[in-house]
Amino acid sequence: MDIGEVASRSGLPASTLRYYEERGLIQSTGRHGLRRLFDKNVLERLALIALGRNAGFSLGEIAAMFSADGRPQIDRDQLFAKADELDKNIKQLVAMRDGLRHAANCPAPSHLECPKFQRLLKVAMKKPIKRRTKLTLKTE
Amino acid sequence: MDIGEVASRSGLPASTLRYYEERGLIQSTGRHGLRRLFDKNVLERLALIALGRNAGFSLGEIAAMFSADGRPQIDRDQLFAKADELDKNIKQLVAMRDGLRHAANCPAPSHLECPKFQRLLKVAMKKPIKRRTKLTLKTE
DNA sequence: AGACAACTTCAAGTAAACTTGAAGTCAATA
DNA sequence: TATTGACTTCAAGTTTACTTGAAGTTGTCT
Repeated sequence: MDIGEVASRSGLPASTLRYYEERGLIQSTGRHGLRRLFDKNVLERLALIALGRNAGFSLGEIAAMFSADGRPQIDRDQLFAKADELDKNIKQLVAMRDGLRHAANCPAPSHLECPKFQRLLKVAMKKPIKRRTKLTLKTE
Repeated sequence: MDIGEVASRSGLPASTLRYYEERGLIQSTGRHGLRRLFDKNVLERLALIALGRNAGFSLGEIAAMFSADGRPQIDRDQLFAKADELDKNIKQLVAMRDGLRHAANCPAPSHLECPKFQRLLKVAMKKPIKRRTKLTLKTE
């Protein structure tokens, strides 16, 4: 497969694939002239990367996971740790979601007057701050 | 309160508070000489901002929520929409968490051989890609 | 009064994860 | 064979949310 095919199959732009290769996250199996050739298992690898990203790993962390040999050899403790981290995150998000739903329904004149909302605020402030930014996806 | 007090009470560095003011997220109530003075309700506001951040809103979105009058007048539809969005996110994270736990326990030689893991991969690839980066917190 | 810690502004720097642009190469099609 | 569209590299730009540094000001304590 050439990069275009990987791109269309994975949904990732070619530039991202090149970038991932540069970062050591994927590798091309050779070249046809100048052009990279990819084995089809790169798609599985990309899925794995997507998984990692979704779980909150940085590209660096992900790269470290399967750097040595090539196939993912993630250490179990790290997985457990990440799972626990995710768990906390989930609890937070659930509180947040419920809070938002409540706020949307709450008859209090300002959300600030609502005790439930106030409790939510306390939770929010306690949290370790995580940055989350969104990709702006262009539909041009 | 001067900025130092807001900083220590909120846990946010003064630079962040200035930045938030510049972005219109908070406002100082006046100056004592050069120095900003903050009303203590700024803390509540900061909690609200933290809440928004945790819920995945960008600073711009948050600013828009209470730009008009000053007090948070978030439209209910937006809240519901965000709650739903969060909900999807949560489901995803739950799947991820379970997948990670499973992977950590799975006896399969490579996670890739494990059907559960493979299912997880499929989920991961379907997801809208969100960028999440972490604050590097310095413990100097 | 004088020192000093804490404030001020403003410009520039940082990190992550990509994207974009320019300039060039090339395999396949007409 | 000439064109073309898809690829190539490399450097530089983008976004978000801040942080850092320099240079200057000032309230407060002694």
